[in-house]
Formats: sequence, C-alpha cells, structure tokens
Amino acid sequence: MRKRGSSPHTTHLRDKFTQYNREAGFYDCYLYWVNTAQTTDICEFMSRNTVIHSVTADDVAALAGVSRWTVNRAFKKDASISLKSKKKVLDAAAELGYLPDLLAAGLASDKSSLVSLLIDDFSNPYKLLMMERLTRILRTHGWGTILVNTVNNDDATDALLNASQRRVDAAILIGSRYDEAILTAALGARAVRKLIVFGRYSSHPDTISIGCDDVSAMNQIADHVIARGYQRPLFLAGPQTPSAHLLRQDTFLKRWSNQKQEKADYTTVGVYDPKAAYEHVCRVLGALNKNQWPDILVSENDAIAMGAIDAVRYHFGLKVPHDIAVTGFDNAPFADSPNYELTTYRQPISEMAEQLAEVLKGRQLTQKLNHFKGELIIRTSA
Amino acid sequence: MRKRGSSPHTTHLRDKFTQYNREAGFYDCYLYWVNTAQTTDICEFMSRNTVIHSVTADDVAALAGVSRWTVNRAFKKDASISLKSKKKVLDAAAELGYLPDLLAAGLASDKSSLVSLLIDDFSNPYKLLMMERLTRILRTHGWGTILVNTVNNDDATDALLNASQRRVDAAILIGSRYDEAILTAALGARAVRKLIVFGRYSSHPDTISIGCDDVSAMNQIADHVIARGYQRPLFLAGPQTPSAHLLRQDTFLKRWSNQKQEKADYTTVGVYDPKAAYEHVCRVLGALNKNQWPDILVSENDAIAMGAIDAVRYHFGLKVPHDIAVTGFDNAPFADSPNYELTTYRQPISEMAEQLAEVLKGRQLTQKLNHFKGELIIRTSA
DNA sequence: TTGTAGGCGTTATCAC
DNA sequence: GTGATAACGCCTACAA
Repeated sequence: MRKRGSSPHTTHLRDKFTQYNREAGFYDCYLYWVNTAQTTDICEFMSRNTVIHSVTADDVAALAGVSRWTVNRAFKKDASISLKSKKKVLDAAAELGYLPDLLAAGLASDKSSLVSLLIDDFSNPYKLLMMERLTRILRTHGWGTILVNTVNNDDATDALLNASQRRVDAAILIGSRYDEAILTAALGARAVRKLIVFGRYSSHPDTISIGCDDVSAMNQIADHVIARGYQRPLFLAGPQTPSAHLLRQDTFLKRWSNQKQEKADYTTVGVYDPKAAYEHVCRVLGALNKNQWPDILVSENDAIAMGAIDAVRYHFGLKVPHDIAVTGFDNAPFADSPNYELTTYRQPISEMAEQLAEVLKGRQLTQKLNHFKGELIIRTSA
Repeated sequence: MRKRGSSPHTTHLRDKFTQYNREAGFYDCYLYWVNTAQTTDICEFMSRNTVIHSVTADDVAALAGVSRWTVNRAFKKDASISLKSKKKVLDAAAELGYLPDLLAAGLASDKSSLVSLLIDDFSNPYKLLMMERLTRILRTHGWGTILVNTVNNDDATDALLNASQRRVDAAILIGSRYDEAILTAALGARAVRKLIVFGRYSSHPDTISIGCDDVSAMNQIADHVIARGYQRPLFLAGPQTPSAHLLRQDTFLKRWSNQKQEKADYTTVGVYDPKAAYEHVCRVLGALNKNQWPDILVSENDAIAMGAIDAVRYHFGLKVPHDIAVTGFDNAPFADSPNYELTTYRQPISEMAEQLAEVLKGRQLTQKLNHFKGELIIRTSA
C-alpha cells in the first residue's frame, strides 16, 4: 500500500485502514475477544486473524504516540516495557493490523528463524512422519522449515549453500545418503552455522546429532529374535555411508554371535526403498538353496522390511512369519497396517524434535542427544 | 567475519580470505573447473561449492575495482553489463567466496523467493510424492519451500499470517480440509499475495487453482468400472469441504446413473487416511445384508482405497477383486505395491508443478490450469 | 522505562 | 554500461 519513496504519512493511516479493518473485522474482533476473555494477548489474537500488510512499526508508533522502538518491545517477550505503553501499542497494532516483518527482522538480527530440512529419500514413508513432527514442533517454537529435496551429494552441497544465502539458523539432515564429506564441506567454510543430523548417529565433530540409542534398540530386537527361537537370521542393511549407519548392522551381528556362538549373515540393499528391498530379497533368496534360507529377515528399517515382506509373500508365495519372519525399525506409517503387522522399534521423534528446538535456542544441554530411548513394538511379523 | 559497525576494510580481505579459500579449495577449484571446461559460469560453480559467509557485495566491488551495483548486475541474468566487468566481478567473487544474501535481497526487492506449502493430512502417502515434486521443481526455478503442517483451520490461518510476515511470494495449499473461509480470510486482508490451491479444484475467485481434469478422469474410471461389468458400486468419499471436493463423487454418480439408469450408492469417510477408511468400510459393510453388498468400492483417492482393500481382505476375509473390487485416484506411493495393485488415475504433478512455477513468475497463462490430463492406470484391483 | 543513531546487505531509480 | 542516492523495516547498543 505504501509506495517506495513516499514518506510515512501516519496521520492518514487511521482513516485509510479503518476501511480495511471493517473488511477484515480486525479491530472490532479484537475488542470482542478481549471482552469475552477469549484472549487478552494481542499476539495470540492476531495470530488467529487476518491483517493488513505493509503497515510498519513507524505507523503503529505514530498512532500509539510512542516511538518505533517501543512498538518493537511490545512484540518482544521479556522486553522491559510498561503495561500502559504495551496496551497502547497493541491497540494501535490491532487497529492497523500490524505484524512485524520477519525478513527485516532477520536481516537486522542475523537470525532468520528459518531452518533448512534436507531429505534425499522420499520413498521411505517414515520421512512423512518425521516431516510432520519436525515442522509442527519447530513451528511452535517459532521456526519455519524450508524443505529441500536433494537428489545427490552435489545437490545437497548446493542446498547447503543456498541455505547459507538465506541465513538459516540451522540445516537439518534427515536423508540417508549424506556422507561425511558433505558435513565437512558445509562446515569447513562455515556456510551453515549449525549442522544437525537428525534421527541417526554421526561421529562428525562439528555436527550435532540427535538420535535414539541404536545399540540398545537393536539389542532389544536381537534379543527378541533369539527369544522367539529363530535360527538363521539374515540382516538386510541399508545405505553403506562411511561410518554412520553400520551401527544397527554391527550391533545385531555382534549380539547374535555373542549369544549363539555363530555368525549371522547379512546383505546390503543399499537404499531405504521398499521396491529396492523387494527386488533385492527376490534376488538374494532366489540364489540360495532352500536349506540355506533364513527363517527371519532382520531389516535395518521399516522401508526395507516392507519390501522384504512383500517379496516373501508375493514373489515366493510364503507366509510371514510362519515361513520367514521379518523385523523392522522406525514404526513407520503402514508398519501397523494389516499387510505388515511389523515388529519394529519406535523412535521417540517428538521428544527428539523438542530437543532439537532447545538446541536451536542455544541452550546448554545436559543430556546426551544420541541416546533417546524408544520402545520395541511387537506385532505379528516376528 | 566482519564485525558489526566495522567499516569495510577491503584491502585486507584478499589476504584474509586466501586462507579460507585454500581450506575450501574455492578459487583453485574454480580455476580448475574453468580450465577443464566443466563450467565457465561462476554461479553454477559456486552453487556446487562451499563459500565464506559475510562477504558483501561491497567487498567484491572493492576487489574487482567496480561499484557495488555492478557486482549485483553480474549476478543477475539479463542485466546490462559488459563481459569484461562481469569477468572481473566473478573472479573477485570466486576469490572471496561471495554469494548474494537472499534475506537482504528479499527485503529490498519485496520478493522473498520463498513460498509456503500448507498441508494438513500427513497420513495420506500421496503427499509425500507431491512434496517431492513441488520442492524439487520449485527449487530449480529459484524458490524455496517452507513446509507448514497445519492441524486445523485456525492453525492454517495462523500459518498464512506467518507466511505474510515472511513475505512469501505465494502460499500453496495442498491440504484436504481447508475451506473457502480460509481462502477469503487469507486474501481479504491481502495477508498473502498469491494463494494457490494445488491438486484440486477451487472455485474461489481470487485463488489460482492448479489441478487435473477431475471430471474427465473420474469418467474414465466410471467407464472402466462399467466396462468390467460391475453392478453395485459404492463410492467412498473423502472430506466434504463446502464446494471443492464433491467433484469426483458427483461425476461418478452422474455417469453411473446416465449409463445404467439407476443410482449408485455412496458413503463418506471424511478423511484421507487409510486407517479411517478401514474402520469406515468395516462399519458400513458390516451393517449391510450380504445381498446388498457392493461388488466394487470406487474411492475418491488412493489413501481411502488402500484402507478399503485392507478392510475387505483382512476384516472380512474376502478377495480383491474377486469378491469386491476397488479403485483409487492419485497413483500414490504403495498403489503399485503387490499388496494393492491398485487401479487408479495418475495426475501429472510434474507438469502441474512446472505450471506453478510459471504462475509464480507472473507469466501470462494461455492454458487453463484446471484441466491437466493424467492417465488411467489399470492394475489388478479392479 | 523510553528514545536515538547507526547499521544489516541488497535493490529501484535515475543521472551520467 | 556504470555509478550514486535512497529506501526496505527492523535490531543492537547506548544514552537519557
């Protein structure tokens, strides 16, 4: 509404916006809310109502008869401002429909209140759950989430660079194929301030990794498999990124050999994708003599487990768990569907996301971020 | 690196950054790329490499011996700048590791190159596919996508407001429960500049809706159902938002009555969620006499169809399609899994996303945005 | 508690 | 084709 170059003419603003207010019912609505005690907090009220754009703090200041900086304080919690000033400001803001401009705020404060979320495997349905939680929880703490779909490592580097151009407060990686080189690159030239690996372990020194205790979790699965009396497990591994993801595989194999005094087999699917897992299981089992067949497929996660179940059932015409059992990891969407009834391990993503918010706030952290406990969920697949 | 308040001291910058460049291998790398003709475009090169933050256009200008505005032109395509100046600028930029600040650019130009993507149903796996395409394609056109998870209509209003605070260039709605009131609110006070309803029809005048031709698509499905000789269809409908989504249902019912001279039944699941659909189908079929049972469940989309198949198969112990057939809509992830083998309709989302990018660019549009053609995909479920 | 100066890094516009 | 001026709207730091 205001043209570039025109000086602020706040004397006219009141009239000018009264019209819009009526349209949007903004100020009347606010008074009504206050009267009916639905809220006394203008911020909350405004966050539920429509406003006019292009009203600046100056406009509000003029109408309220205070300085621009006082207006600012009214919108910042824990700011030292008198109740009287605050009320004046909020009234004026409500009338004009003012809301602070986050772009300008970000530029001035060097905090964008934005994070980038990098994902490279949209075929894993678990990502849907992670996105749902992360975006919802981060938003309650004031952060917006830029979702970035990276198709390969070069692309991820590009995305990280772009994130730095946007001055994001952090980049969060929840993909499965990002390697340590990317982390180093992203941090080496401080393109991104905070690099967070979410939902899996990373040993990279300058990276914050938030995840559940994979060792404890996988041991629970292993113990369950042993307790149920399975004899010939085959571990289905995911992407073999340099150091990160061998944890579950190693844990299972170690536990098995410790308990059973014999080695368990494993094979590498390489991608967290049900279809790839399906093909892989068909190929691997197809090449085996029947007497060498596993009686259980221990999968690194649910995406692989689902493909495995499909293969056992539809390609080989066998029954799960009667002929071959299957376990997963994540408790992804569809894990509880009657098609899979997957025995799996649930990570406490909500808790983890809350911790992430604390990390973004720069709080000192007492607890370890890599040892969240989830729960073993026993269904009928194993 | 540069401290607030310190004046630009570009004479030192060259030395200062040489160190970082070596670390990041930035300039050497760039020269190497140019020599090996992997690129002559610094922008492309930089977008694939790490850079130093906090170098401003002024720094680059000083090093290149030109003005700040010339630096800017070098980074803007179609800007009038001599090849010589451009080269100088890009060399300097490469050496310093400069990349334009998008926050500042957004503030100055009133274009954030950001869009908000609002979703309210993360239990529909189709959303995974939409997010994958939208984020990937928008990014190639220069837009970042802020993913917002809205839990109800109030929350969506809040999200739209927040989007306006971020000055997003557009808000894209791909949820299933947003009603017209939200659209009006969002636009009424011009909180958001462009409101785009993606993947479904909206009759709201100030809204741009990009979607496939539901009528033609549903008619294809109806014709397929009729051609296969099914006699008693039951239409499973999704959310009954005011005007938008009855399109598929109405189309099917109309086609059926036109062709068969009798009415088809329908029932409303209300949510695009396989679990809800499962429960609903169990309840509805359970209450029916066997002789009134449908022989095909025509579902408004795949999320519902999947739940329906599960119910038929696991709750009632019947075979799909032998006892009861099922059709879907969307060709969502898992639609092609051996569990479902769903007969469905694929929307051309990539094309639609490309069109969306054109809309964001403000291009004049010749073609209708609501009549994209997809394809009927016939699998074994019907 | 409140007001002031200066700066954040870019872009629109216009003069040369 | 290039340089200069004046925003963009807010925040930090400090003074009153």
